[in-house]
Amino acid sequence: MKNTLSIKLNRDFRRLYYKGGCVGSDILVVYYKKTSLPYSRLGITVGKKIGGAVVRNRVKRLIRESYRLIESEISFKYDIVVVARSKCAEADYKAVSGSLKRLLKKSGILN
RNA sequence: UGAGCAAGCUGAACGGUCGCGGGGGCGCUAUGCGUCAAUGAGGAAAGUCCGAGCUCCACAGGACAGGGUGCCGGGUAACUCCCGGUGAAGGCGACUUUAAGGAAAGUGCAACAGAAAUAAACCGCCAACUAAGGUUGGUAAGGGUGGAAAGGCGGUGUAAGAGACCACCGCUCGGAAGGAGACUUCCGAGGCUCUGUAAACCCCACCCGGUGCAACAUCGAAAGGAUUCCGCAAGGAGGGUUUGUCCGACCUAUAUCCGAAAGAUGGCUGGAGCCGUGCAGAAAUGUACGGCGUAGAUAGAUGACCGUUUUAAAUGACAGAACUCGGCUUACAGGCUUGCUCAAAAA
RNA sequence: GGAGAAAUACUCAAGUAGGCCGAAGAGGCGCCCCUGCUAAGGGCGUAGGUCGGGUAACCGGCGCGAGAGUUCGAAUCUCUCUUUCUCCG
Repeated sequence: MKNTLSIKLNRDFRRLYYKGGCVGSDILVVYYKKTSLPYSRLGITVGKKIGGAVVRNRVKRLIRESYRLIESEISFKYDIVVVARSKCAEADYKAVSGSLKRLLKKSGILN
């Protein structure tokens, strides 16, 4: 599967918040759960508190790019939701990418 | 040189590697996959404050209610917009601002203060009477209150005063000239009778039907619901649809209609379009010719890394299309151009 | 994306045909009664934010989301902006 599939339904997000594992840093929070589907899925949540449409779009793109580059290293199939915290508005690509990689290692998704 | 005013433009460019959206070409085992070269957020995309297109409701009709606009002329599809002018206010000036009709059509309101607020005598001034205290009358020049005090200022006049009278200014009316008009200028007359507020009700003139692409149409369509009464019929009652209300209009018996959540397709981008040149016009703008093809997503596509150039700075201000246009308003790092004003200095 | 509503003290709020309005009322707060003590209950009462002045009592200015405007005067009328909430498939 070439393209990254995204989580779209509200009930999928709710299930992850309720049942999934959770790790966090000062700019990101990651919820994750193993899935029976034959592929991994990514959901991104950027709340309105973080900024206007321009800032939110930028944060989403940074997270998506970071995930794209490390997606192939994930061995099992997971549902992953990345939530941006308010400090993320000022973060650059390196901070987001490093933070995401550390969190995925911490949760055991990434070796 | 300094300070400032006005108008307008701009809001980095190019290349490489990986990646994304929709469309196109080509290939293949063809509702898919691969590949190729293009293309892919703004001046405000924002706020949703106006005006339209377009959609459905009747082809958008009538009355009332409600709302909007408000000096004049022009522009525009239209406008609460734009351009030019008039008046008023502010600034030494360039220039800026201006919801700018009517207060002798009517109603309301004007707290407190003050003697008195649309109507006048508290103090004062003057006269008469009185032994005096004071009483009666005249008077709006002076005092004080107030946002506003009975046209202003100077003189004549008078017991003291007063448009009572006079000059100038203001106001109203009439006439003449100029102008397309708002209005301006001049002349004459009149009486100072007439406070403010219409972003209070209101009057006058003009305009506005509702609904907003989450509209709407088509496909699909479960549970369930509707299709009433009188009459042979015409029609009537009742019910339903449309608007804030009423009228009016339309629908109302055998197979059609309605129908939650969730979904697919269309609507969805070629349009009052953009660029250049000429012509008309004082300008907004109009018009002729030539050229261009310039996002269309549906949880929502532009990112990461590197290099080069321009630059004071490129790690970049405000900021992300959601049916589409025309405006307005608000936010904004800076940079550039043009015209003009004041001050100082020099000539 | 579109349509609409609201903002007043620490909280909930009344006040909107402009003027004795800076704030009614309630919660809250303080004091008293009741009790051995507390809670509950009852009674009474004040100030309210901020800036300045004053030893203090108190006095003055600005404050009804923010900024302009109309008016002699604005919580109230008009415009612009901010924030919050609701509805529309």
